[in-house]
Amino acid sequence: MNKKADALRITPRSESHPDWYQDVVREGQLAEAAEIVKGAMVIKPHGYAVWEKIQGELDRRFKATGHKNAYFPLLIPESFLKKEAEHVEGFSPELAVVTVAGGQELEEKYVIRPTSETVIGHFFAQWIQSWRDLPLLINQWANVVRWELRPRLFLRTTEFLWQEGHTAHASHEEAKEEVLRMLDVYADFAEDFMAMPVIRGEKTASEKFAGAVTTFCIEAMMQDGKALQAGTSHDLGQNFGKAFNVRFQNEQGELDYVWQTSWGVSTRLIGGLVMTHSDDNGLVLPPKLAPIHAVIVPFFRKNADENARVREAGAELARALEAEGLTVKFDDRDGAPGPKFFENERLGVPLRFGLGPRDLVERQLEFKRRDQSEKRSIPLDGAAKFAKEALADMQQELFRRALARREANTVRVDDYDDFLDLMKSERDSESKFVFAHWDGTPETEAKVKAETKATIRCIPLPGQGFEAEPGTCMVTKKPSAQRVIWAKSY
RNA sequence: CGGGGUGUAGCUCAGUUUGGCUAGAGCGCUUGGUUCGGGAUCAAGAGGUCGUAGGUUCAAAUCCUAUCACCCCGACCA
Repeated sequence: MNKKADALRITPRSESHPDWYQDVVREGQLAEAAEIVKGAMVIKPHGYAVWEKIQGELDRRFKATGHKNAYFPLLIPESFLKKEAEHVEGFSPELAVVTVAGGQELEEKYVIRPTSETVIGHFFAQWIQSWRDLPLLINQWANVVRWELRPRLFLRTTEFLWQEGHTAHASHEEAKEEVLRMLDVYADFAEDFMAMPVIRGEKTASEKFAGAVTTFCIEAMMQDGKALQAGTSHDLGQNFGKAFNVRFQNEQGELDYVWQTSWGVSTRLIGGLVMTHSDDNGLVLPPKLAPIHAVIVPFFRKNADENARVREAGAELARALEAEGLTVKFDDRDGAPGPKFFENERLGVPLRFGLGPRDLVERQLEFKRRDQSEKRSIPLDGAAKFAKEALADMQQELFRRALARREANTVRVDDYDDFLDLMKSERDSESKFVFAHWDGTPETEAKVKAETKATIRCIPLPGQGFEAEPGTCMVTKKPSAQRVIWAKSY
């Protein structure tokens, strides 16, 4: 390894997971810390392209389930936040507040939205009169600000991008269906597009959204075994309906408060993507979210005619790949192929083709998949079809590996001493999900958190291989209806 | 908010203890040549009000005072 390679080194994951993460994000050209504001980040073009892929697919799914996009104000009167007691209590510590505008001290301060339940409640109250106005199904793509004491790129930044769905329904039953429907949309998206297996579950009281009746979530395991909350869906009951007087007349002519939901995923997903698939060579992107599917690297020599033929063959291959629906980069910049290989690997480009004079003679080309270590030769004819199949295979393979890793790192524990030993003995790079019984009290949860830093990530929903079985709490030995997922988390 | 640290070239940093010539290195960048099948090489070159403000001094990146910002570790969180 020469000086250049040394300077561009990515810290091996086994050495330091946090350093590895930072290096992969930087070298993958996803984002960088905007050091002008604490905790702010610049999402760079390649990172934003991934976000656009995420947005595009989710937006399609939201619309397919009947939602419409809208946009609400960034600034919210402070009094709005205070209308829902639990909500304001939960968010107060992380609010950024505008006190001066137009050169004058404001009569009433504005908070920069940390989320939009309150401002949307205000408008829903104006838009909804009758049961015929329901359900009202709205989504907003927006930025929000939550002042963070300890930021990390994508995972926790002061300002982040997200979508927030907000719906109003005539019955609690219908609202609950919506909450689980959107949770399933998230789970399916995470597994099918991000190739990131998730566990759908319910949050405990201490982890639920401030102002919600119930919070559901999808939780994923990162490569260091820690949990990442990748999306949430809330049953808001009538809490905000009452706070903002969102009432409707039902079919019997009686006035009632609407039943609301809200649900969101954010740019945090990109952090999850990185920590699920990437390796010591940099970013690995699942094909369905890769802005570039394939890169073609030409091998040039001295002979100008020969180079012209290589260039032509490369362009032709690019056209063939594009005809199969792939996004292709023909990397014919000056310079040796080696640095191009490394750069494209770090960008997470799933497929790479190498093409030189030798290949043209033999009607073949060099092929390498980002998730495999060996390169191989394949016939030039039919390369585009081959590529398309390779992408589909890689998408599945990434999911399969991530799922296998999660299963290998999920353990059942019945005895609290065993739990303590496990949490103490694990190194930072090899944490685990622990499936264990809990007596259902916040006190027990708090005790475990204080002693081990592990929390209940969720109470898993049925149908995911974590079926309910009664038992006794690992800490207090009191009765427990089912096991829950314990883990350290981001 | 508590503890620790850092601000010098685009990046990573040396120089500060003990003040002293024109402020340095590696990488990156620009131009030209030879190269090109896994991080090439040679030559020439561009790039700095040393975080900011004030003070001490013949002289300040270096000493003093104030101030700002960011990073790391903890408590809070999508």
